[in-house]
Amino acid sequence: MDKILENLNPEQLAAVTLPAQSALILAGAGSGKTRVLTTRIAWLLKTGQASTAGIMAVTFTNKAAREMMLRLSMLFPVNTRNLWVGTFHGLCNRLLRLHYRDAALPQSFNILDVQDQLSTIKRLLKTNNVDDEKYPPRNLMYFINGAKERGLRASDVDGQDDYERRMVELYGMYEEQCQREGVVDFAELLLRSCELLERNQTLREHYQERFRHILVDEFQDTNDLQYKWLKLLAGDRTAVFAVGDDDQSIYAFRGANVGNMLSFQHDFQVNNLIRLERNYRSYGNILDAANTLIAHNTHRLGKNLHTDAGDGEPIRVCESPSDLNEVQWILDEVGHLIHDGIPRSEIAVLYRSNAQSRVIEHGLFSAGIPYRVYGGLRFFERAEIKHAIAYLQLIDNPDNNAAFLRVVNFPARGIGARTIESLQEMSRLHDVSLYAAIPYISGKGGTALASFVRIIQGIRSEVKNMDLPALIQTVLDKSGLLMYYQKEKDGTDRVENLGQLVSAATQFLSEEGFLLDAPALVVEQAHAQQTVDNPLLTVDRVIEADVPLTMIMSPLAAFLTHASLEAGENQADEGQDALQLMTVHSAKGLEFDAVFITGLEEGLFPHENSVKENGGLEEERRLMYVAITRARKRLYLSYAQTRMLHGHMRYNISSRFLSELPEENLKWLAPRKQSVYSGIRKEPVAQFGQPAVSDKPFSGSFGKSSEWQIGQAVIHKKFGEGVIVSLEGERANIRARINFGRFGMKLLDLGIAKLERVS
DNA sequence: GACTATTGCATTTTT
DNA sequence: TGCAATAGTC
Repeated sequence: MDKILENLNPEQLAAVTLPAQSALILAGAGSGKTRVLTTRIAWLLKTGQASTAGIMAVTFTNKAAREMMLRLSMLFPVNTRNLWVGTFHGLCNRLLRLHYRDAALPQSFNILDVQDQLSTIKRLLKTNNVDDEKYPPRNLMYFINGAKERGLRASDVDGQDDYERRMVELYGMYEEQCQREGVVDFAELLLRSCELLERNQTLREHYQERFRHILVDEFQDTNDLQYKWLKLLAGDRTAVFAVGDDDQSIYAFRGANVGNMLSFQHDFQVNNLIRLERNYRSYGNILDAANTLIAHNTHRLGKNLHTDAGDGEPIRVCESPSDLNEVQWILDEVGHLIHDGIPRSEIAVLYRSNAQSRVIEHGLFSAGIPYRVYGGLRFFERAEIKHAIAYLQLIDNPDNNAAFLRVVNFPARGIGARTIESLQEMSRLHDVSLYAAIPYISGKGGTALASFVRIIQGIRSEVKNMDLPALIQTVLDKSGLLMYYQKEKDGTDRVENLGQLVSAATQFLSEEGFLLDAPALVVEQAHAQQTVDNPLLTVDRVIEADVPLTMIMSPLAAFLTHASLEAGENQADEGQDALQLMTVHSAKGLEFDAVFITGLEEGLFPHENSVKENGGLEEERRLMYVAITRARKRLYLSYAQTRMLHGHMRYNISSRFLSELPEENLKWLAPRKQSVYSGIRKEPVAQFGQPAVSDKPFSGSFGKSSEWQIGQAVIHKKFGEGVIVSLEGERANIRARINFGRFGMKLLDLGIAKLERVS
């Protein structure tokens, strides 16, 4: 048998060697999905069933795309040049750069990230005197993105009422503004590509002919627009190899549609559905728990993970009186794990929402345990980097008003709101960009603006023959950005980051295989000959010339694309061996020797907002499933009876997900009775059965005489388990507000309701 | 135009 | 509780 097929299990082998037809691979957590994907590509190439140019592989993250490339090149020597592996957005960008004319875009269109999009919308509302209280920019953004993700232009949306009709109108104005300024947002990359393929038969057929195999990773996370894009690219003849796991679909709130897995089987006439259920990651107890939990969901495609690894340790469950005690317990257990030789970087503490990390961080910090929190500001999202990028964008595309407004007066150069207003007036009047409207401004503002133009023009002429890192360095110097941050007292980090931008460019060039004196000219000529009638001229020339994408753009444009599509590392500095802290969402795709899932409380996990949403509970359960399946050897679950959240004490009952796990795989640990570590809170901590001093209702008149206390766990015949959150009223008619978790908050008269106390 | 006070807001977020 | 964004002041 072929060497690359060695050591595949029968299901993996079957998947890898499927005939050239569309197939759905249901790949469970830890079942070797990436291996199957990469081996499939290697197998197709090695057996001569496809050429590198004939394969496209789509992922959701740049990290996954890189990983795929890396593992592929280890399996099989490939020329990655004309292999289309990338994210949906990255590949769309590629299409649009190649066919910018047919897509009606300027050659150097810039890509808006979420921040840019929001400020673009804010600006739109402002210039059109729209009340941003009535139409919050954020809502409008969701509205626009939602429509785009369903494939709808403003002209396709029917507003149901006046309010919505106005939103549609604003959506239309936003479209026009972006078009004028030569910018596209993330959703636009997809939508524009779809429209390009839909309208242009020659182009569509060309790509359908070219890509005989399209492989899609994390298929359960595709939204409707991405699905449509795949359909357009695939046509009737392309074999789409979709790999996904419906049980790990946790991005419905962002438009992901698990239903695409069903549609896919139908629309692509899938005869081959292969389940990868053998798990190579976790021990039996962990898998049993995961299987049992997810079985509570309905409408699954169905799957059960199994392993040969044995049961392993039981899952440890801890009930703590408070969030502080929970942290203390984690600290204790982490100590044991480290003592057992597990590296800190192999221990993850997961939580449902970011707000929960604070207490954990504080505890780890006090205990002197190094940790790393995922999910902070990413490199390209930092203000100083965005400023530098804006200058670069302006060099690349002076019509980019968003970039212009960001830096026209940063560092401050005496261009105030009045000047900008008159500039906007002129821009409207003469139908040109803000930058192009500068000559129309006279007076003091005009002088200041003219000096800005001199800076930009100066940079432009100076950098003409420079390589990218030198270009960026020049921008940092000449824009005054570097000097600004050098003068600022807390600017050291920012200066350092700006320096890193230059290094990032150097790295980018080497990684992207830039050949600075390569056939850019060929491409330029091809573009010159490209016509609407013959859009393929460029494509063919580019493919034949074996030109990487970076060749059809200037190095600067390519770097800007990179900056927009890849926000950079999403974690604190690497290096030392540190505990990993992150939300369950960001843990997807990762694995650790030991995993703590914290805050397993009704209202937190499952989150109260999700429970109210249609299908929300099932998504929360999948989230829990993802969390559990991250663990290789040890799994720890915990919840706290009281938790400080948003400045208020919350009394929660344990998560229903805990009760959905099989008892035989769990080992309940005795709760720690007293908080050993102090210093976080000045006030005494609410202990079980004891009220927090800060809680007002308790200090009322009935306090001493009452047999009921805040925090008391109770059982109600109908509502089940609950916790007393507050008490009100006098003696005979005391009423209690009780949190019954899934039944919600109930106000019960304690004289009437029959409640049983739970210790 | 920079600094300060106030207000409102708090689920998750691959690009 | 803690922040981020905004309005208001010098």
